[in-house]
Order: sequence, then C-alpha cells, then structure tokens
Amino acid sequence: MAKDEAPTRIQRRNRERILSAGLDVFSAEGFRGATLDGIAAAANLSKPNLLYYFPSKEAIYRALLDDLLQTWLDPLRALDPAGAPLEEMLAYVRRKLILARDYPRESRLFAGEILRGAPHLRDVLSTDLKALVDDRADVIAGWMEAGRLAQADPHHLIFSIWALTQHYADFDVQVRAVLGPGHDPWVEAEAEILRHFTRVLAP
Amino acid sequence: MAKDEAPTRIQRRNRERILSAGLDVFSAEGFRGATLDGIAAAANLSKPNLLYYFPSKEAIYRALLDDLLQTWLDPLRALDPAGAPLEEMLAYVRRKLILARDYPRESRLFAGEILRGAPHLRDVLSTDLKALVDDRADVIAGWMEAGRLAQADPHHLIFSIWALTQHYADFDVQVRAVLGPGHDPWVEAEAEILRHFTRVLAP
DNA sequence: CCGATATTTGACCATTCGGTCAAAGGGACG
DNA sequence: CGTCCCTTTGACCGAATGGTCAAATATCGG
Repeated sequence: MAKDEAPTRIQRRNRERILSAGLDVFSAEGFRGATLDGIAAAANLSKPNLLYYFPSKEAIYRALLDDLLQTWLDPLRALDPAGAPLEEMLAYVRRKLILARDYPRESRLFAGEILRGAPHLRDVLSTDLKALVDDRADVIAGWMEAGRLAQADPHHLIFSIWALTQHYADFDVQVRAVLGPGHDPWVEAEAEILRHFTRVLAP
Repeated sequence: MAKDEAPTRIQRRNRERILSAGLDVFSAEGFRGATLDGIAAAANLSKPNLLYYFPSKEAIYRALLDDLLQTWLDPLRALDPAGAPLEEMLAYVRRKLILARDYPRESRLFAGEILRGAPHLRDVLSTDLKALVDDRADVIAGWMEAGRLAQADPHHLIFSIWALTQHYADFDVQVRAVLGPGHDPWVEAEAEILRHFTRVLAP
C-alpha cells in the first residue's frame, strides 16, 4: 500500500482512528479479548480496511505499545539530578499520577500486557527500562547517602510509586465501588499520595 | 450428573483438578484468552469430561472467583480493633504480602477481572467489599483520632496497602526484569514495604 | 458376577475470528 | 475527460473455540 515516505492526509487520519479505536478496545478487553471487528466498528471502518493500514491485529497492538513506552517513562526521565531531592521526587509522583489520570487506557493496556507475562515487551523491560531505572536509582541513592532523603531501597521506592499511582487507573472500578458515590478518586488520591510519599521520603 | 449431595471421591478429585488447571490457565491468559482445550489439557481430562463437571467455561471461572474472594479478604477481616494499632496494621500488611507471594495466581486472576471492569463481581465490590472496608476504615480512623496512628484517609491507606502488596504478584515480570538476576523480589519487598508503612503509619 | 449408575470420550456442530482477494469506488493531475 | 494510483468493501476461507450427544467404559453395591 503506502510508500515508505510522505503518508497522505487520509492515511494519517485513518491510522490515527485505528490506533485510538485499538487503544479503546485493547485496554478494555485485552489482546485476546479484542477482535478486529470490534476495533473496526470503533474506528468506523470495515475490517478489510483496517488490514489495509495495518497488516495484522498484532501490528496494531505493537504500534500501541511502542507509542506507549515513549511517553510512559518520560516522568522518570524528567527526574532532575540537580534539583532539590524531596521536591523532585514529589514532582515525579505528581507527574506519574497525572499521567495515570489522563491516560487510563494506556495504563490499563500496559497493565494487561505485564499481567500476561509481557509477551510483547519482555526484552524492553530488561534492557531499556532496567537501564533507565538503574540510572535513576543511582541518583536517588546519592540523595539518600547525602541525607537529603530518608533511607530506602531506590528500586523498590520506584516500584512503590508505580504501584500506587497506577492502582487508581488499573483498579478504577474497585476504587470507585469501595469509595461509593460522592467521591472523586483522583482528587483524593493526589492529596493522599503526596502526603504518603512526603512521610516516606522526608529525611 | 452429580446428585445434590455427597460428591464421590472421583468427583472431588476431578473438580479439584479442573479448578487448579483453570486457575493456572485463567490467571495466565485471562478469561477470554483461556480455552477449554487448554484447561482440559492442564487438568489431564478430555474437554467433554470438563463439561461433565462444570456446565461451561464461565462456570469454572465463577467458581474460582467465589473461592478466591473468601480467602482474599481474610487478612483485612483479621484486623483486630482491640490490638495495638501500629502492630495490627503492619501485621495486616505482612499477611497481605504473604498472600500475594503464596497465591500469585489468585492475585493475577483477581487483577485481570478488575482490569477488565469486574464484569463478574461488580456487585460484590460495592456491597460486601465496600461494607468490609468501610467497617475497617472506621477502626483505623478511630486509631488515628486517638493519635495512635499518623493521620491519613483510611480508605486510601487501605488502597495503598493493596496496591503495594499486589504489585509484586501482578507485575512480577516487570519487577524481576528491572531488578535483574540475583535478587529475591519477595524478600526485598517484605523488608522495604514494612519499613515503608512504618514511616507512613507511626504516629 | 450383574445390573445400575457414574464417568469418559470420539465425533460432530455452529459460531467467531483473523485474514485474503478480486473487484469496485474516489481523488488528483495532465 | 481519462488515467493512474490510492482507498474501500463484499464475499469468502480455514482454523479455533465453546459446547453437544450418543455410545462406550469404569465403578460399585448387592
């Protein structure tokens, strides 16, 4: 179909539609639960038309995962070694929570992939992700040794930030069911999580 | 098939096998990803034989969820209002972590169900689960008001315990990939999480 | 050992699903 | 207008899947 270069207006529009529909369906149903018919319907395209733009169901899924990883790790990358330790960490927590709040579909897509054993990105986790986390863990460890943050294992500290922030996206139904009506989980979560990590991290 | 009463030895054995195989397969592949053939193979039974003991794929899944909920909330139920607040809370954290460590399949089954919007147990969440959490949240709030625990929103405190403990079961691949070889995630997690919540909760 | 009942299975079915293909429709440009 | 290429689609295919059924086999009490 398309050349290697210069995607047409229609191509860009339809690819975008497909990816958005794919994100909806994959994040709601998982890879196995999603169907091409479902994605096609959500994108207002016919099934063969989908496969004109992407060679397979898996190709759509992979494209989504690739896009996802780019932005998903930005908050951690943005951690500034030259900044004030506690403020930097709390800013990271806040960025991660905002990301989970504004992109819950992406969060659930990622969670589903990891839950199933990360068949599509096992490698990325143990290379790129590990390298980034190791690097930032060193920064955090430096802050701790300098007495500017409370002592903890930096890797597990990062895990705890991931766990807490993504919980509100991935387990949204449970959170809402338990809180009951009249609560805004995200507003409460931001206040509580920041207080939480202030206590954990303040030296 | 079976009468209402007195399941035979064979019935008990095969039901048990099917549930165990179902737990394996459902927790690894999700409800949609699991197949009756897969479960049958894992249980060393023929597919029609599966359906002799359970009327449908969904029936197996529901049976697993029912069993699960029983034991999954025991740690929270065991929270003793008459105990020492900090010790009670840390004991709860420890119980929850042990449960995640020893029953990771159950944890992932539950996580998958919630991730997909809890289609099979939406009601239970907003009735039974909510009632239990509200009740325990009251106990915790009492402790906080008495100055025996640090101030926090009890509901979100419970969420944070769930999030942190289950993270190590549900995101196991990611945790291992990031830590790299030579680490025992569970050993490290127990130490870190207890230190973590000690800082969060100590008055 | 016999008969009744419980258990097991091979063969089969309808539906769903991912994917193919040839042909039709549209837009841009000379 | 005509032509070339991009886009769209109806019809179709093979494999997988949840589930059925009638027949075969094992088990057990008497």
